[in-house]
Amino acid sequence: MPKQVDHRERREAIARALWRVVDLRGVQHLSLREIAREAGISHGQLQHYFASRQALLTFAMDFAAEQTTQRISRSLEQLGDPPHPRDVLRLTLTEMLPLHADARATSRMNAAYVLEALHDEEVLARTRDAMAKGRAQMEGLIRRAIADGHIDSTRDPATETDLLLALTGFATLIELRVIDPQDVLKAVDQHLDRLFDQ
Amino acid sequence: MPKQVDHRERREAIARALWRVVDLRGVQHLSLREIAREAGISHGQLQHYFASRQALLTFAMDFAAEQTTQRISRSLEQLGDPPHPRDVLRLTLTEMLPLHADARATSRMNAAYVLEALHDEEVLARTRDAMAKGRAQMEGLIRRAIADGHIDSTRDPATETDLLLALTGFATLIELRVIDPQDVLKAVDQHLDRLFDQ
DNA sequence: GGGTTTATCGGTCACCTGTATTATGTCAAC
DNA sequence: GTTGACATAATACAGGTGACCGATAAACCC
Repeated sequence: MPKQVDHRERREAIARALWRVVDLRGVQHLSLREIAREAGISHGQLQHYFASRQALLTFAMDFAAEQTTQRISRSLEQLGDPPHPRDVLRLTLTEMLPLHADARATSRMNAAYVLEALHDEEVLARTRDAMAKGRAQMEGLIRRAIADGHIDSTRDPATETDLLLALTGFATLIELRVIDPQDVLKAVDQHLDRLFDQ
Repeated sequence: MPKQVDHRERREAIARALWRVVDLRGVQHLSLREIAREAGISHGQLQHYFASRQALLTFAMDFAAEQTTQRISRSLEQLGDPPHPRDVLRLTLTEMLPLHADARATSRMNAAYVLEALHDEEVLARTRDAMAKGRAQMEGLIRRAIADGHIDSTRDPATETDLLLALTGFATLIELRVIDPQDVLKAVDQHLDRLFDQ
């Protein structure tokens, strides 16, 4: 064989190319040939690393989620120890919104994947599980904040979690430039202000 | 000529077929042939009524918006006169969420159109304008509610409008069955309860 | 060094896409 | 009864799609 190649690294590079295509050209133009062109490799080579289109999509999605988690984790380390739950929630929420290039690409990937999930049972199960897990974590965080007296004990943890997750609806509004980023942050902060006893 | 045909009616029937395809089979399978099959007409006949794919998409989208508006208007009439602003907001919000068949179809149409808008300047402008107009209406409603003493006067109308619109983020969570409809309604009511002086 | 494995490339396959063209009805008006 | 606008259908076209295959070369193993 030619010089051994780091498979994982190569697959990640291809996934990044996929993100760029989604980001720059749109999901509707997401084809293997277009991705290969963007990655600077041949169509055949791409197929060597991914057996099927679906395999590539799944990998790119998992990789995106992984990267987002890492981004959040890194930012969390810069917070106090232990970090204030309000800051954790704010960070998590803002990292899920398309407020900077990386987040925008993964946000768009996500939207595309959700549309795919609506008519593919397997993709649906995967996405659903991932989201449910994220939701459970957030609810746990809120329950702890209540126990620690950061949040009024009359609040219902489940409902508060749902309301926070619903704020990801800002993504569409930002993308369409209906609301600009600073107003979004203002609204998010407002919501968090009311959640935590000021 | 052959029996004169109601062009508008025919176009609406085709648009409805398009919704069904989006709803049942997914945006990725949205082709002229598939729509024609769903509408029970020939491919050629479809082309007789819509000069291009883009023309059909735009019409279907406008028609969907129109139908949603009508649905909201009809429900509004069943409210008191004048209706309480809280009820108006609740109705508007819940009609935008995929909580019943009609709303689900238009919601999915919308998601697809937004993805299209991200890389098509003209579609972006259309969508943006429509959303901005809707947002302005909602903000006007909130300002009036403040003036009428229904909402605390210390609230910022713009921020409150943004927070309400963000709740459309529930759409994705409902579709992926991460949160079930009754919990969504609970959360929406909770949010409205806090907006209006209890 | 021969056999095996890996990497890369290019081409082919069958299929689907939106658009364009043409043919054939259908029916009202002149 | 001929004309002409409209309705419907069938087909062709040029391009793009993902899956698949074979060739070639390079590096590893025994």
